[in-house]
Amino acid sequence: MKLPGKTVERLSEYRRTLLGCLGEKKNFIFSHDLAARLHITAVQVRRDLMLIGYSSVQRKGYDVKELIEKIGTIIDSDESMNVAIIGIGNLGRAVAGYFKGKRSKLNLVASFDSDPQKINKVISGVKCYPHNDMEKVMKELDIRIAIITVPPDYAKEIAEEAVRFGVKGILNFTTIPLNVPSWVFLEEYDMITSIEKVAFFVKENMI
Amino acid sequence: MKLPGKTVERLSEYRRTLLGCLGEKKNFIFSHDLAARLHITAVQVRRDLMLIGYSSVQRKGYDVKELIEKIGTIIDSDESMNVAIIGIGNLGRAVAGYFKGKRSKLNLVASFDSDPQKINKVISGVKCYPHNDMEKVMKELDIRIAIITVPPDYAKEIAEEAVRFGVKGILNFTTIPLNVPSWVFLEEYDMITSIEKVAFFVKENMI
DNA sequence: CTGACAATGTTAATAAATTAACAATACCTC
DNA sequence: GAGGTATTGTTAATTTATTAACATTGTCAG
Ligand SMILES: NC(=O)c1ccc[n+]([C@@H]2O[C@H](COP(=O)([O-])OP(=O)(O)OC[C@H]3O[C@@H](n4cnc5c(N)ncnc54)[C@H](O)[C@@H]3O)[C@@H](O)[C@H]2O)c1
Ligand SMILES: NC(=O)c1ccc[n+]([C@@H]2O[C@H](COP(=O)([O-])OP(=O)(O)OC[C@H]3O[C@@H](n4cnc5c(N)ncnc54)[C@H](O)[C@@H]3O)[C@@H](O)[C@H]2O)c1
Repeated sequence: MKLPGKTVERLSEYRRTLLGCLGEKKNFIFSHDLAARLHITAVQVRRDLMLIGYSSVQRKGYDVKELIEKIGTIIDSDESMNVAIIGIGNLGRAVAGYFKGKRSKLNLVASFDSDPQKINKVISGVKCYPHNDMEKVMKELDIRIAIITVPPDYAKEIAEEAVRFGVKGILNFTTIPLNVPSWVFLEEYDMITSIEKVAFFVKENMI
Repeated sequence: MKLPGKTVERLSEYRRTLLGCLGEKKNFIFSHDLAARLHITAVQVRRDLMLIGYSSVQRKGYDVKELIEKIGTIIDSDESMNVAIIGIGNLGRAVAGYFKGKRSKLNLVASFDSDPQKINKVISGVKCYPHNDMEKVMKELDIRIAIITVPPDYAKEIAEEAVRFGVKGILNFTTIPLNVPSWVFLEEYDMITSIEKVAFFVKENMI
């Protein structure tokens, strides 16, 4: 199914919100309610759901469980996909602890580090392998997605290795923009950008 | 100056990249070079710079130092702004360590936590104050921006407090979407969304 | 049973963001 | 110093994303 990247992001957010609803024992939700929780419009929600071909039970809103399922069939893959974190420092540990076990179709199965203090230990719930074994481990465990949280200077090299060893998608938290072949999906995020954006609009609002 | 949010984000990225150039002793850069480093087009770069009214030295490209300065005059505020992290757990520490001292106009001056083990200590370079003193400290230090990294259940409450105590911008790393008054700028980021997006496009590419 | 309603799904309109096109200009070569 | 070239700044065109409009449909009150 061909979907705009923005819609994919929102589908993920919808599911996250819907999972929250289940926790509240809320089994049906209206488009405007879901929208309000995410600071978007009801039309946006309905349009996105139209794109994935989901229909509600009329007049009761969307069946929360059913919609979670439906979103799953769209954005999850059939079999689960294996994920690794490269560089299990402060950020790597935070991500590992946060992500581990959250998504049934995405398994965080390994981390890699070059620090002898860390290798062969279980850190934040994930086994840490030595950087030198990346090729072997990545191939054996069939790792498809790499989350890169090494120091900036190593980022490029690590990304190249990961691609060579079979990774098809990279989430880069490093300051360094990476270059990858066109068939590898790359997503980059830098917190500084978010903070500076907030600062800019705070400044503007004050004027 | 009124700028699209997307442009503001890119300006931040331009500056980050340009700072990297200085490190490489590269004092002039062409639009297409800058663009390539960020995986965008040269036109995009030129258009953004047009919006902020920057002109290059013709035929030599942009003067790196000058452009860094110029971007600063646009996205930074005149006096520096104080920032606090609320919840100095795994993620909070990672952010603190990363951010501290990176931007001259944004000072990370405090963190807050409710854990007695943490309060009144310096963690990741930042003094940690007790959650109970938030009002006093936030007002005294004139904190304008809060980065929220507390456990999800506390996020709403913390955000309300922060707003009440004078915060004008929030960067929320929590899973919970927040509600704030219209005059508070809110930016939210959830890594799960990024990871799921990567997973989706990896899956699609494989089909 | 029926009419008013509330919420959806969808098409059409608008707005925002990106890309293309190109004239203008400084530089370099010869 | 003339001609070719590389790069910019900017307007116009295109594409993408969001919002508005509205017909449709099941529900419920009376
Ligand atoms: N901390 C943040 O909030 C934050 C935010 C955005 C970006 N970043 C970026 O993320 C990266 C990590 O940040 P951090 O705070 O976790 O740093 P960190 O120093 O705590 O962690 C880096 C880890 O990578 C390991 N490492 C170094 N070289 C390696 C290699 N060749 N192969 C495998 N592992 C290697 C180190 O041993 C260490 O464990 C940095 O590039 C930083 O700029 C951090
Ligand atoms: N770790 C990640 O990569 C990651 C990613 C995205 C989102 N998040 C979210 O960020 C938040 C923090 O994640 P974490 O891994 O750092 O968790 P953590 O448990 O390590 O840290 C939470 C910190 O908040 C403190 N705290 C609790 N209640 C508080 C209160 N009322 N006032 C002030 N401080 C309080 C705790 O003492 C602790 O130090 C969570 O909401 C998590 O869902 C984490």
